[in-house]
Amino acid sequence: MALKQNAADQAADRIRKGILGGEFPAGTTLPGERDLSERLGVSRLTLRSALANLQAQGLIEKVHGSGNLVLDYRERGGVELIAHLARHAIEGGKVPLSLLGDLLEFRRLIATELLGLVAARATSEELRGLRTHRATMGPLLGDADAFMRADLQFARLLVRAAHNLTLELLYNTVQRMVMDHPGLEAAFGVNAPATLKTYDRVLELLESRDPDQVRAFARSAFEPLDRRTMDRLEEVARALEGAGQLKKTAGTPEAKTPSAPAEPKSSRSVRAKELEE
Amino acid sequence: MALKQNAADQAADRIRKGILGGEFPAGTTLPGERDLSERLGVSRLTLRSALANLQAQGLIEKVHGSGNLVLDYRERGGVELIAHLARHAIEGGKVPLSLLGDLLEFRRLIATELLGLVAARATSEELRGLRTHRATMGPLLGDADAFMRADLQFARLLVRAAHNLTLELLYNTVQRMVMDHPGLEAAFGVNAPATLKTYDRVLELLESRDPDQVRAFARSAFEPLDRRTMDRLEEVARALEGAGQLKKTAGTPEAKTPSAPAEPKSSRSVRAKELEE
DNA sequence: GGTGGGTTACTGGTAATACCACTTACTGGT
DNA sequence: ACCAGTAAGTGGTATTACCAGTAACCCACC
Repeated sequence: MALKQNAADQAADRIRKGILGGEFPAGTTLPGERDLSERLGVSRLTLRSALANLQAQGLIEKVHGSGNLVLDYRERGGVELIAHLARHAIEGGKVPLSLLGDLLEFRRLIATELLGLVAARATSEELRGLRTHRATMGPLLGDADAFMRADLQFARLLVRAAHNLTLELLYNTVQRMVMDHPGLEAAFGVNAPATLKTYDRVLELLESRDPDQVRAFARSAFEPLDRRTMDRLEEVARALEGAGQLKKTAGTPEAKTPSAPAEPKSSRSVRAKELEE
Repeated sequence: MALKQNAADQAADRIRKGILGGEFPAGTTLPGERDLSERLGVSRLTLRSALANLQAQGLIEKVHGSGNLVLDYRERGGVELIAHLARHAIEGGKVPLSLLGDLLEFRRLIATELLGLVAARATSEELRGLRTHRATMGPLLGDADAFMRADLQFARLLVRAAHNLTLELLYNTVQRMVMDHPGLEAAFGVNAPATLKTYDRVLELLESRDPDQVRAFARSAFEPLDRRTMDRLEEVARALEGAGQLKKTAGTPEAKTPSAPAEPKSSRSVRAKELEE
């Protein structure tokens, strides 16, 4: 989304909304391109560009001579769709807690395995590079923007040190999702002091070269952080609901049973601190 | 892109090859659309469709009024690129062992975490569904095609049972990569009897509801399987090399030993060599 | 001589139209 | 009842023209 939406992107957004919203059910075909382009007020050319976009995301399948078939996004949609799903929900006045929870969890799982790889095969130069970069992050605590950039760079170094190109490209995909959808920044925003503290411990464990231990720490350290983030988001959702302007999120209907029993509330002071930023 | 390549896809392929092959270095801009379309023998319209494709993959960035900027695919390319990288290498007469190794490893890591989630939160109905489906797979051992479909369905049930939409969509992305690039089937081909045996053990562990134990088994069981696959691929590569028709590809297959804190030569250089034409 | 602003010659973005290629369904024959 | 041929729908591509940004260049002005 961002701010520079050309006509094609806008058209794609509207159609995507129609698909995700049930106006164009999976299994059916979209209206003809000539018809649809007229409805959306764009040329057929622009419409086709939008459709190409949707096809790349696995929402539709173009069938020459037949029509544009609507697919079931749960069975065919690509990862990038998560960001769109979240955004459509937010624009619809909901805070998609379930979606954002899945996304945070996903990031956690990837990070865990990533660190395992790094512990196993990073070169000592790479570990030194991580330490060096970490040292430059302390003074940046005041500058939120600079810190964020440094944080991204740290993540980049980690991904490189895992020596797995697929993971590296997946990281690109995730980062792009966040960048393209400013609304997601909240969920992915970093708690700077806690982040640095965690990084220090991670670096120690990486240098011990024990993948199991690093993974264990990642599992124990990241989950509470994300839970705090979810608490924050939940408050936002409640506030919106309380204001009566907006509906509550439904999310996915399935029951969510986290592995660990949720600790009701974190301390107010910590959360308030996080909110400052 | 399988066999049904329309003009736009072909054009995209050629440009992508040019980018990945160094003809269009990152940081530069592609030739103008009017110029480029003429060179490729397609209309500017088709060319633009191809460029939109490349943009979606993070290979280029369109800048109105300036040009089509070539990006560094390692920093911006999406996951889907892995399949293209592999295909371009294969078409260039190489077996991209390193890339395929990364891809297999990636699948392994995802599967490991996935199973952890399933153990933690699958409903008993879902576990029963998995058992039921497993029971139907035995008789299919003779029919490779039917078995593959059943295997995909088993994976789908597992992904559903993890109750994480992001993971589900990622699974879609990976599956699509494999489907769209028939050359990858070899690497992802299943060893039917061994697969079923592993599934049985996995189901047992899932029913024990112990994520740690399931993950531990996944780590120990999947890696040898993938190593066998890599050995097979290596033989193919050697055979091709021996035939003198094709150029050599990557060297050390044991470079990827997760448990060893070895500090081997960076696999990056190996990859770079493969990518050259 | 240095600087500012505006012109100009690129770039990509969109539109309208016409025609090709493929699919489907209807229709007429057998 | 069946089959073949046809017609009308679909998406795919090409051509042409014009709109909209960008950047460099050049000239007037300070």
